Amino acid sequence: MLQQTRVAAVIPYYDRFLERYPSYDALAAAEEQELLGMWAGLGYYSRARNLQAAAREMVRLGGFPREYAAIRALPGVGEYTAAAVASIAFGLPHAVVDGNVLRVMARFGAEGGEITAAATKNRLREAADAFLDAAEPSRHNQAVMELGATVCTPKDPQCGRCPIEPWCEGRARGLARELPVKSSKTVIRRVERSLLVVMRNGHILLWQRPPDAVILSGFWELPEPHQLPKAKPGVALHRFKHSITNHIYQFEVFSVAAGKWSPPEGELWRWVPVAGLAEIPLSTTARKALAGLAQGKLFQ
DNA sequence: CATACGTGGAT
DNA sequence: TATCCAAGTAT
Repeated sequence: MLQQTRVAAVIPYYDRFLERYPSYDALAAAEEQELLGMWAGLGYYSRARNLQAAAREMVRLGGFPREYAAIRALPGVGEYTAAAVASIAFGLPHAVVDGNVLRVMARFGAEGGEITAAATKNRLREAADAFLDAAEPSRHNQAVMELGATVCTPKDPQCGRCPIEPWCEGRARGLARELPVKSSKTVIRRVERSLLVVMRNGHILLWQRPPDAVILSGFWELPEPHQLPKAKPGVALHRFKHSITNHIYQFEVFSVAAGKWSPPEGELWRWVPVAGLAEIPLSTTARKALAGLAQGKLFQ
């Protein structure tokens, strides 16, 4: 859950998740729709499927793997997570390299290469390995990450409060604030989109993203106009903004009268009772669109 | 190996 | 409002 996600955002999800799936047996047996529902809103949904796949692997293995290579081989576990689990759970001497560590080591060694370049990352990885206190890898790793999160912060680093400031090459050269060097920013695209709210007898028309969808597979969505060419958009209900990686979507939500046209047939389309919306994994866009209507006339 | 993947909080 | 980026991974 913590992969690219702030601790504060994770905590409520973590608590609910552990309550519902207290063991890897429970997680391994979970229904996919329920699992996605537990993860809905947290983002990076492949993590949920990978975590379940890992749980099923543990069922097969008969327990949690205790060696770095076996941990690293679990689905969704990369170098960072493998090192974090190996060091924190099992005391194995592997240095974690997350965003915090990259920044701390870049400043500590006055690394001037672009942070996204593989060669730079490799140098910083080596620096992190050399820096590791192999006698206490758990405390060391957490300490370096915490240093990055609280003192050696991206902007306005608090060098005066830093316990390793006397040995910091970036500080000595007055570069701490400029490091790490980041590459050119990615282009953000703005896109206008529409969502349709089609109601019939207390049910709302939704479609489900197919299993092979690149994004949000398995989640339920409101239809867009091109999916319902016969439908005539009616009242514009409201607008909201939603960003997904390098896109900023401006959504406008329209109500549509269910009338003489028919919605597409098939597994992917369903009339969902409004009262049952909580039981399926709704995409965040659908959730935002419907939340904006909650006080409106639609559901009264 | 550059890029896509989600979302929201901080600045 | 715009930008950054978070206890990264898979492809």
